[in-house]
Amino acid sequence: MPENTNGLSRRERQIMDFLFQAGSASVSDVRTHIASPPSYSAVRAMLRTLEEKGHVSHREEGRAYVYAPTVRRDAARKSALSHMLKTFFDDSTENAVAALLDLKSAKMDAAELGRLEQLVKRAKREGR
Amino acid sequence: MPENTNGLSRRERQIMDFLFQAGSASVSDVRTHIASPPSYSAVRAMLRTLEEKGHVSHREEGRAYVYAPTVRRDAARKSALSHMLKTFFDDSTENAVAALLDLKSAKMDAAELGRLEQLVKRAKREGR
DNA sequence: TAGCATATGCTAGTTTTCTAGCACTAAGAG
DNA sequence: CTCTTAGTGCTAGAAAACTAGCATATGCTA
Repeated sequence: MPENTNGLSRRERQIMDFLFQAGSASVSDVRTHIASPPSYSAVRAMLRTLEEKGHVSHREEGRAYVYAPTVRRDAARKSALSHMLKTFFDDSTENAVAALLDLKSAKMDAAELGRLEQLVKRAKREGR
Repeated sequence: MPENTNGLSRRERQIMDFLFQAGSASVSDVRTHIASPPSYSAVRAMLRTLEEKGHVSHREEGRAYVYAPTVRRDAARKSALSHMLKTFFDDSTENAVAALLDLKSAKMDAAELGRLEQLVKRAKREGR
């Protein structure tokens, strides 16, 4: 049972998600962007523990700290994707892509769909 | 800032994920399938609070309780997908599909990729 | 210079999550 | 019938998560 579980609390997860989304952020960035934000102090404390656990690192920028995830985004992506695949799509890429298209198709233009088609074709060629 | 946040604790999230994966499960099912499982009692307690919060419901099956998510899987999928899209893929379906293909392409056969291609083509037709 | 705004470090406290354990019940085996 | 093996309900306590607030430093503005 490898399974990472990630070990993050609700709020920590929330903050990490925002950091992945934003790339990096200061305490107040975090605070102004997450839902029902806790106090400034609380956010600071959580970033501190996240740093202790090794999930983020900070650099000083001016007088403020700017935090960023230590894990590269594409690595985090992969593990998040494969977890999601397993949880909601019976590990089937096909199902996942179908849901993805369903979710967004209205907002996708022909050009994007065309690129998607190329993507699949390329995978086919390479998979040979 | 609507943002659902889901409000689940780490363990609750873990259990819910398994329930979505499995469809429904008894206490011991849950316990034998999740990583570093807590005690039987602990799992029961958490299922109970999940039920209080309205995330699962149970039915009796023989003498045991079998729990299932109250939200339909495809609804949960949608919200999980769109969250993931936003968090890791700049809200770009294209990026997500690319990562998905990258993650699994080695394990996908030509038939599956063919179906995927059809899927995209259909979206293109319909999106007109 | 004084005052304000915005940082951090630290600490103490509350609340929620997580856990174990006891009491009890029902079913099956011997 | 008695013992063992799952189950449940409930409760109390430990651990982790979450929060507020004070002390302090720095830059800006009047």
